[in-house]
Amino acid sequence: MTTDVSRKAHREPLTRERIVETALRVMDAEGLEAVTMRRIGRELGVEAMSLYNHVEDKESILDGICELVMSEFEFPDPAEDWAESCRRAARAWRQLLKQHPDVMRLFAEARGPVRSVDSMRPTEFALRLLRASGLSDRDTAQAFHAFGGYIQGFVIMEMGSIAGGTDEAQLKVHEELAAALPEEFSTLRDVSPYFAECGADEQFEFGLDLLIRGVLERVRAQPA
Amino acid sequence: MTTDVSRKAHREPLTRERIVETALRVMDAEGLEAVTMRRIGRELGVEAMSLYNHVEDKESILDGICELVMSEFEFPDPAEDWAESCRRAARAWRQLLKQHPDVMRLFAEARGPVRSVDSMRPTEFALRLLRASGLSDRDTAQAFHAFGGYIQGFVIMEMGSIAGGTDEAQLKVHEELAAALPEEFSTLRDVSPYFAECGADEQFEFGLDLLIRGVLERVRAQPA
DNA sequence: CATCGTATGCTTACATCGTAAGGAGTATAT
DNA sequence: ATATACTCCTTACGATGTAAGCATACGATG
Repeated sequence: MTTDVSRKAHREPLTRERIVETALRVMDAEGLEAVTMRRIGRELGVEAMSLYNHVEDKESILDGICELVMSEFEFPDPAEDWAESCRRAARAWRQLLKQHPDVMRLFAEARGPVRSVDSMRPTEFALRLLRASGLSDRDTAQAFHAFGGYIQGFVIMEMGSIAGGTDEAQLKVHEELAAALPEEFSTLRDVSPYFAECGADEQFEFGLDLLIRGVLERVRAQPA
Repeated sequence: MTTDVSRKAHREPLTRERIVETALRVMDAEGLEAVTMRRIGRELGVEAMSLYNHVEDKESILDGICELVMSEFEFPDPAEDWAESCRRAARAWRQLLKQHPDVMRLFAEARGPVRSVDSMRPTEFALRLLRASGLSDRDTAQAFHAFGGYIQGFVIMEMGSIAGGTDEAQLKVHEELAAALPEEFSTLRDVSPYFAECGADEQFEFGLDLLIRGVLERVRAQPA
């Protein structure tokens, strides 16, 4: 009987957690379309249908991926001044989204907000940080959406743009595009080079600074 | 022979344009998952495979949807002051995204940037507007990403959140959620009511104002 | 220890998807 | 009139999510 046991024992027992982790790993490595019940099963040495003993359906796995990613958020160390703390937090969030390039596609699908405790900790952290600026509770709620929206949207644009290739390659593409443009698009032609020239990091900081400055000014104008 | 002709003639000839329009209509009415080659065909009184005479593949149809939506952008009338013009443009863009609730999911998929002339007109418009604030060309490029990211990200959050139901229903959900929260989440508990209380419109304006104020301050600090 | 319910995994099967291959009919060019 | 090209249809294939049912192994109870 020991052999019977060992035949089973030499593989870890399946759990929802292991399934979700595996799915995330596959997604990061080969993209969302590679995340398939059969594929996840194969990765775990199991048939696709076996997953259903631990998971309601595929969507539940995708929900799990969202929770897992959220829970991976690394809380940045606080800085001396508020603006810098805020920047660090925003960078950490963008960093996380970029580490799992397809996760924004999951967020974009209508699935309800993530509810697990682990995945709410980053939210709590962000709210606490925003409120520490001196905003009222009400403005804190609104600022949360402003920063959250900005960061997520920025990452989407970042992924969606030319995305691949070196900076030089990008610049070339932009030059060609600008050259082929009708007169009608003179502004686009003027500005286009900077799309490539300004790295994504710099662009991110720019918008972030706009938001931060906006918050600081608002706090000055009407303290909580 | 007239009869033979008429048998065919009584339905519009298939074109890429009609296919894309139909696909968008289906998507708006029943969501992205309803957009199927067979379904689009049925809607046009045609078999699925017939579509391939006018369209490379399904992805090309989805690209077409993105272009079509972009080209639907309604340019707002200019206002007396720059901030208000900017607000109108941002509202128009958000409005458009909300009119086609699943289009952000398409944008979020890695597909390259939309290149058709019609769909670049809104970009040109936005750049022209931003530059009119007094920003340098370089800062204009960056501000474009800031505003674009914010608007798109905001709409995603807006869709993803509780989304359905009246304001009262939302408020109730938030109350229940807050009540069930561990101590650890005191800030979330404090702020949560305002997530529901502040309507999405008000929240959008808040973040928008942050960005606009940021831009104005930057222009004042370093004119182009 | 025997047994029996419960959990876990496997096999098979089905509807639906995107689309490859090729046939039939019509319109246009020669 | 004949050939060519285009449009649309039929059929078929592999992949997907998952329903249904069977086999096995484990843990609790007698």
